[in-house]
Amino acid sequence: MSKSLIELTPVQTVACCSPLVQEPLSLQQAEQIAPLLKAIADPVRLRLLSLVASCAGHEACVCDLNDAFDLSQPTISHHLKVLHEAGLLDREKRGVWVFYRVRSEALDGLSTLLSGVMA
Amino acid sequence: MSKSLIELTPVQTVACCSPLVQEPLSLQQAEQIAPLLKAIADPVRLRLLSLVASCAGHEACVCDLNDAFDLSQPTISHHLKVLHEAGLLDREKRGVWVFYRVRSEALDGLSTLLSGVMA
DNA sequence: ATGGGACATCGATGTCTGTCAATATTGATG
DNA sequence: CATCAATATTGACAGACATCGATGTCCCAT
Repeated sequence: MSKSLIELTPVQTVACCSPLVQEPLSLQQAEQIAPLLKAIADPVRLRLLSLVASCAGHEACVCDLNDAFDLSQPTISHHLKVLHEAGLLDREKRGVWVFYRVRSEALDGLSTLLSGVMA
Repeated sequence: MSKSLIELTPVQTVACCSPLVQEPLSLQQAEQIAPLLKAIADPVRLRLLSLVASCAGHEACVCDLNDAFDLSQPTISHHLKVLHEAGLLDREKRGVWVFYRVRSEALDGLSTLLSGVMA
């Protein structure tokens, strides 16, 4: 953590953070990273993310995702939007369909942040 | 993930999960793990956790934690309780003071869960 | 152009959550 | 025992959030 936090997205912030066990987070860092964690701190979004992540190319079409849940289409759309706006999923329209792809950097950043002493 | 989910705590569940990119989470897994993520998905709790984690022995006294925030004592107490009940912090009373210690297994489990393809 | 299918947005609603002031509890000390 | 200091609990309240039905938008096929 040397660069200024100004203008950094949450994903960029988390990408340059040391693991929690090494150095306490600043107020600004914490406020940037928390939304990212909040995005995955929901059972539906966790499953959405893991579903997309385990598809070929780490991407999936919304229609397939809808079918995997017992929730209304607007609700799934809402959760996908949350994941997208957090920077965890990329969004791409192909004809009538919309595909979401996992942004691995974001996931890796969070993973490193939480990695412990054993690492 | 071979053992039954019955009787497993969230921390135990997360400890035996493959990374998100390898296998989609089941409904039950997601519902067990989400509370753990929810616990750290708050700027105050993130800072609390990182503060405790970066102390000697990965433990800290509540009195020191209170001083580090511009929040009321009950609020800090509340957040520590959330982290404790999620299984992320151990609690130990020593005389008048209470110490919280990081449960590294929990953090490591989450880290593995989020670890990506690059890992 | 028109109709239909895929997805997003909107508005409403019930629930959850972060915060505080007040109060309770617990343990050390005089 | 009385008191004080450290921490937890309670109750209240405002703001955030998950969900849904209804509706809007975009794109393709006929």
